[in-house]
Amino acid sequence: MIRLYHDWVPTKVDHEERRHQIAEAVVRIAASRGLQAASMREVAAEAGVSLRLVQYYFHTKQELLAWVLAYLGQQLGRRMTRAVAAQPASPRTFLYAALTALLPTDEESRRIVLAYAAHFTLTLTDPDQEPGLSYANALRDLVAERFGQARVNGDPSTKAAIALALVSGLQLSVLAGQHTGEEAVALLTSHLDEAFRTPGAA
Amino acid sequence: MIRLYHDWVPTKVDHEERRHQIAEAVVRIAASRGLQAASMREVAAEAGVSLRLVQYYFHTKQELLAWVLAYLGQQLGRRMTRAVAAQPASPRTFLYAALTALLPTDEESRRIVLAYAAHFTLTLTDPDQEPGLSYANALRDLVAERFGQARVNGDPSTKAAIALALVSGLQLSVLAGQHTGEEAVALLTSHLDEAFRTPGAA
DNA sequence: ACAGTCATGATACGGCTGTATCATGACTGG
DNA sequence: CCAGTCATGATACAGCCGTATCATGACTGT
Repeated sequence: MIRLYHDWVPTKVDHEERRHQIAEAVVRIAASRGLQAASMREVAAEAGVSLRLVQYYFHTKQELLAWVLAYLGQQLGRRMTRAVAAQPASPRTFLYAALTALLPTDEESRRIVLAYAAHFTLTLTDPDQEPGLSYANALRDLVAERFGQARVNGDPSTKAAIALALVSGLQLSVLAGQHTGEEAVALLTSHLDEAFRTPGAA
Repeated sequence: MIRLYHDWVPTKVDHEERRHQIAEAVVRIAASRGLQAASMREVAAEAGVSLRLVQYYFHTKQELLAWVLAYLGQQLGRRMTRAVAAQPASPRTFLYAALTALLPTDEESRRIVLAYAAHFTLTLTDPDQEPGLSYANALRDLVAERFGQARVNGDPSTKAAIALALVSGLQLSVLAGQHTGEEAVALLTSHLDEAFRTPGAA
């Protein structure tokens, strides 16, 4: 007889944690050898599990990659939140902390941003690229709000878009080895200094 | 008997033009379906030639991709040069024209920048990523020189690095559909306006 | 006219890919 | 204690990948 109401407690292993573990393996591979090297078998080996396990928790590769993308976004978000929480709530210090947190300054952030960049490039040509957009727009609005709270002249929304695009560019320049993380932070600071300087305007 | 001095005129077909034709096929594929879809067979089909031909002109896939990368850089350079040549030599108009030319504003530039981005991401994790760097540094020096010629306050080199990182970020934001090409141009203009505004400084 | 190289075609090969199938312990509720 | 689901392992399969090989016209300098 078929159980129509099986209220199953996952028991045994924590699926979320396993997925987390496998996703971390994907990130490590993507950051070291590139996302194109992240085959199902490689991921399984890197995570120390069998191929079947990866298939079990993520039925298809697309599903795995989507989960990894969400995982990366969440990691970046946590990073930003933590950096912001340690700062006073002044709009200027908030923006400095929040945007700096997005730069690849240490090994962990470098891995995250690198994997994110690889994934981002893939989504540019796949016909289902929207998901990252809402996140980006929310971030833009958040930054714009703070720019508005500060009394900068000019459109806060414009300033926010510029600052975020600059952060993206700085991320890439660090990943490419053109700047160090510290240099990128310095450049971002320089830009924010100029953006916040209100020159004799009315 | 072996000819030690065969001064062979390639005759028949122009190798350079064939390579150009095949490289264009790679760019089209990369821009529409992603660089990972650019297999040798797909490239051959897109270029309307046989697989053997692609192998003939580029012995290996690495060689093909390297050639495509150079081709893209050259295309971007030509684009910038042309835009600059049409402008008066004022440092400000020069920078506006040069940097705007790098943004994906029409279909051609969109294809080029998209393919370039895909290739760039690949080089981030491959152990031979330097080639693009010298080009980037040369560009940075060029922009810094113009910033120096204009009488902006602050370090010209810093301003140049910021402007170029901003351009990279704007490129990506357009490719991701976050901004239109026109919006990106407006944002870049806004930034340059602010960078060139010399506020009551000595 | 002939030998040699260029240019191109057809096809084969081993390897890796994502996914599916079969099997089997481990633990569950009834 | 037994039937069923969970969780995991081993392995198979079809397809595409990059590359290599064999073959063959077309044209060359001598």
